[in-house]
Amino acid sequence: MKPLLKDKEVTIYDIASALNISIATVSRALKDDPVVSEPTKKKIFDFAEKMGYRTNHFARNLRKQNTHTIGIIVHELNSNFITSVLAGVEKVTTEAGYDLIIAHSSESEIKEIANTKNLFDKRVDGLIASLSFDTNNLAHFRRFKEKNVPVIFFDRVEQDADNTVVVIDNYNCAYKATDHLIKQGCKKIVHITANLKRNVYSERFRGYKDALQNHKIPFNESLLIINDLSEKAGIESALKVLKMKPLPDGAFITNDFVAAVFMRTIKEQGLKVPEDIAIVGFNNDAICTLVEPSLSTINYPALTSEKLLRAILSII
Amino acid sequence: MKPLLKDKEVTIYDIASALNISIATVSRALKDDPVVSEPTKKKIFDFAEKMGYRTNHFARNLRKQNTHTIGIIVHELNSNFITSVLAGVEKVTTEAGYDLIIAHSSESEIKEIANTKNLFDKRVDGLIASLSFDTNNLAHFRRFKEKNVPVIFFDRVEQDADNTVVVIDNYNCAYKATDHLIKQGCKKIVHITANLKRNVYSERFRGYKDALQNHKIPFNESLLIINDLSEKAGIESALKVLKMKPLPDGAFITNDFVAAVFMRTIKEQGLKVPEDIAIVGFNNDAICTLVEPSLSTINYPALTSEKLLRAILSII
DNA sequence: CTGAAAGCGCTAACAT
DNA sequence: ATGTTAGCGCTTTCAG
Repeated sequence: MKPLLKDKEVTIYDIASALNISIATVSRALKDDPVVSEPTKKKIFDFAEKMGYRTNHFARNLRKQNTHTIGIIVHELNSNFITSVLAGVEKVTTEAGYDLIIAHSSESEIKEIANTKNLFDKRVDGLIASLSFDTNNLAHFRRFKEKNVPVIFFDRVEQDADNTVVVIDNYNCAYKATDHLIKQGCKKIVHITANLKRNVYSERFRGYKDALQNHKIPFNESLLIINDLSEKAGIESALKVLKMKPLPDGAFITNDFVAAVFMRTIKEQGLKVPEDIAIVGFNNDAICTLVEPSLSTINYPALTSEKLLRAILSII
Repeated sequence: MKPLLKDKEVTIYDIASALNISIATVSRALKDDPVVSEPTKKKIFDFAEKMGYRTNHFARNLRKQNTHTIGIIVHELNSNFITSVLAGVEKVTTEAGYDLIIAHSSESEIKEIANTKNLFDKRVDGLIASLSFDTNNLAHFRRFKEKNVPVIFFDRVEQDADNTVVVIDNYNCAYKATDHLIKQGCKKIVHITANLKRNVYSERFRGYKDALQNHKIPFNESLLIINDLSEKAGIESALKVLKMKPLPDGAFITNDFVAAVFMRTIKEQGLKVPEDIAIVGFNNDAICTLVEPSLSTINYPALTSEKLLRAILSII
């Protein structure tokens, strides 16, 4: 690390002595404390401005014992859903004068634990998190509770504990998606999704099953394909489906990107979409209108963002 | 804001008095200073662990006068390019023990200025930035220079000033892309791009023009279409192209998403790709292999990330 | 309305 | 190898 040789900073002491007043008054004025007289305030503001004064957040936080920082742990950085949530969260926290530290777990519990530890040591005033695929328990979030640091889980959550949780109605969305396929005439619908340990996927699975049941279509275990939502997994799932006989005539896929990969793959093998297999995705990613034919999908991000933002505002 | 009622934190004073040693020794031990004897060190580590001690970064930074924080300002959050850069930067900074504050300008100079101001007040030890579309001058970055805070520009940069700059060879990439189209037999190639004020687009434009010239194809002003890389702009550009007669037979588009929208639009109007119009994009977004036909593109993100990471390591 | 003074938790001389 | 001590810049009683 190089020594940076930064110039000396202006402090409230400099302002105070230059203006022949006490540091206490300067401190109050800078906070716009109504107890300070307008003339003094103006003098102080002007001088601070002129000298390029900036508050030292470290001194302030050390004294005030809070960090004015919110941490957010996301499972990935590469989806429309996550970036729109991030953009919204950043806006809300910034407007409230909070810093945001963004961490991502890359779908790994190990990294998620490291992230929580790091953010804990940074003493965030609040934490927002979406769980990774393979997170098995929430022990690493316990320390926040112990210190009364509020935690909000969103999207990938653990419902059973007494956590603040922001989710959309995954069950209902999935029900509608499946119902839509059935009403198009589909009789044999595959469900391609991810680890059912995670609420979002188990709920969607429930919705899928119930929609089938209500239309008197028996659920068939072999039509449930679980993968990790990668491109490779999308291709493999498609190849698996292609081997089924008779071929399914519908697919409800819980991720738009995978749905697009799936579609490409089956088209390469000569199938027609939606004539041979109709497809519904999930997330409303930009990709949906760019592939051919365009993909039906569930508008997910907007719903989450709005609820999440309200939840954040309530903790800061 | 709610009072959070956090529990009392363990400090080095607590450890010192419990163990009957001085705070100086505790402080040294916690830094793993070799001057402290192994037995004392162990005693201190164990006790700190047991008590749930965590360093107070505010006290430390206040004392050491640096923040161990890097700021990054990106022009948007929604591209493969940006997220892969972000992921890389986060990895490097975290490994070096630095915090990362991510800000985004949403392609607006106003927001970019606000971001620089904010990060400046947060006293980042270094700044990384990619300029917004409509940034006109770099005055708002000057204050960092004045305080000797290193600034690295990447991707969208201003070449003329004496800035540290990380860019790929946009000229060359564009040259090759255009050359590729020409070698496919294209004679009339449109170039769809963004504000030429930004280096990335002006350089690519240069590459496009030079490739034409070297193949003795005269550059035609009307084939240059400048927009803001939005979906709407992609559609409008396509409609504009469709009105040209004779129709162009090639398109070099500096953004994969816009290229995909462009392709969709002209296909909707009955054109064939690449028979009627061949298309080359830029960025290597996932979308390229999902649209039909798949899009030729320039692999951009990887190049930038690698160079950028080296540059970051050199400033922290 | 303003000032004096204590102290937030840590680091780094400077002793010993 | 360990201890003492003086701040870093700010907020906040408590006193005028």
